Amino acid sequence: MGTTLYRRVAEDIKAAIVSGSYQAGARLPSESELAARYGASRGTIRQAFAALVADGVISSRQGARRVVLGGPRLQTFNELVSFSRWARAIGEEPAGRVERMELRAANEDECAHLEVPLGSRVYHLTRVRYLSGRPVMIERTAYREPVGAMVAGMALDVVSITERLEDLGVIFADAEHQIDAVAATSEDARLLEVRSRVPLLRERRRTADPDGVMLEWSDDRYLGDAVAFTVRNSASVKALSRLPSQR
Amino acid sequence: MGTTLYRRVAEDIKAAIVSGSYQAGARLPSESELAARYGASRGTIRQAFAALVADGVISSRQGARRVVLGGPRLQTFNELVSFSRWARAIGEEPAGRVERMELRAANEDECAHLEVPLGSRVYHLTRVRYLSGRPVMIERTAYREPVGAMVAGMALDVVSITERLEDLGVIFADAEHQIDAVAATSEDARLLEVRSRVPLLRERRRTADPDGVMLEWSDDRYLGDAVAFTVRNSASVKALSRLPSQR
DNA sequence: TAGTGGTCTAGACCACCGC
DNA sequence: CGGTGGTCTAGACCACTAG
Repeated sequence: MGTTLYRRVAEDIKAAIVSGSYQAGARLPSESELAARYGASRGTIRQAFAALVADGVISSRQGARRVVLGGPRLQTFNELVSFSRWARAIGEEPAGRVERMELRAANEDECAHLEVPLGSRVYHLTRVRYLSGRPVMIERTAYREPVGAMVAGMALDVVSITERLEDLGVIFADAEHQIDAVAATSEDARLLEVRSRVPLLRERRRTADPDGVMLEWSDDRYLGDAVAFTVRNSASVKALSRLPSQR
Repeated sequence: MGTTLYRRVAEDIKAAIVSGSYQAGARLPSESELAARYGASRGTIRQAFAALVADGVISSRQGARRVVLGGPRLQTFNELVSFSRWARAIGEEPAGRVERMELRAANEDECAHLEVPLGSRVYHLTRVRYLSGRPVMIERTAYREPVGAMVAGMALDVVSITERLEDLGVIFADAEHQIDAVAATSEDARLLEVRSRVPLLRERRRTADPDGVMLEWSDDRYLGDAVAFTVRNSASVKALSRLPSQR
């Protein structure tokens, strides 16, 4: 088999949901029925269902058939970490203009978030990102070494730094996003070509590799009327938290 | 056993992480070692690890020991759906003041989100929520029948509607949150006691029962400097999406 | 190359749901 | 009550990591 069996089962079910064969609220086939249909054991079918539950596509309760949840419009992890990949996925043309680029000592905040010693040097980048020619976001990103050195070696006009890093063997595996609302500073307003104090959606993100080593720490500010985030969660998937702001 | 074995294993590991026995980046014991320690089969231990991966506490890759990720600051699903429960969990005193309360025909937006026919009646509630006496959020919630009728029957000064509904047998199982930034309208500003056009963090939330039936649709607006949301995700947990705003 | 996690099987018993 | 999902076992083989 080219891929694994349980992934194939999960993909089949997801495809059937997207195609409309199972509407929201519909009850899915039982484990034993699918096991017979695929010639697989019950455990393999359960693994497929578990993947769909984790993605928020279906819900599951003891004794009752599994049920299709509302509109699944999920993105892959890669689309979430890379602005460029996301833009292309929604049919827009991504672009970036470098505003500032520097190798300097990390400030206290950056050291804490990147989990590096005080005084470490980090590579810092400020870019304005565009969707089909319109400025929608400012990213201010600090890269930890040795990733910073790779970024420094890239041409200034590279559109997707994330994709280039992946080509170089850097693996982004886990991210923590903190989302709140702020008023545009005068610099924000100038870069986004809007008035000062306009509401911006701020996403502060830490991305780690599979060993939990922090790779980047970014402060991204989106125009409030350009972008929204959606989160799915349930009793079994605890991905979201609400925090009192401590600033 | 009072609870299930795999949950106990998962709780033990999580407790060891929280207590500092395993720092961020530390490598956890192998499956076979834990299986021997608990007298359990390998499958049970894997189930425990899978729960921790779903919660974003650890990461897992073939061939290598599992690794502890950065600080786990997760909330239960219930704390996320109920403002009151969340407030108490962070040591603040929750309160609510009802601004408006009405039973009326749902508008187009509400029908779409609650998945009820056009013209259905919904119960609509506007409340200002306080943390230790300070106004921090406005909630504008539409409840679908028959939940609406239960809400209508409650005393006006009930602090936690969600908890009262749970007492009445309503199960909140799955939620979809859409998060963006907006400027305070004049009504928003009056209710939150701030100036007009101040940046607010808006959370629009649909909550469903275990069968996927929508129960409530809410537009919650937080003071930008009072609250933030955090999301954890990874290649295996796809809970977050970024959307172009369509308004 | 030895150890580890990823996948899969073929059973078993129980708790819960819906008819 | 029968069907269903939740839990658990005891094996097996493979792909990958790390020393």
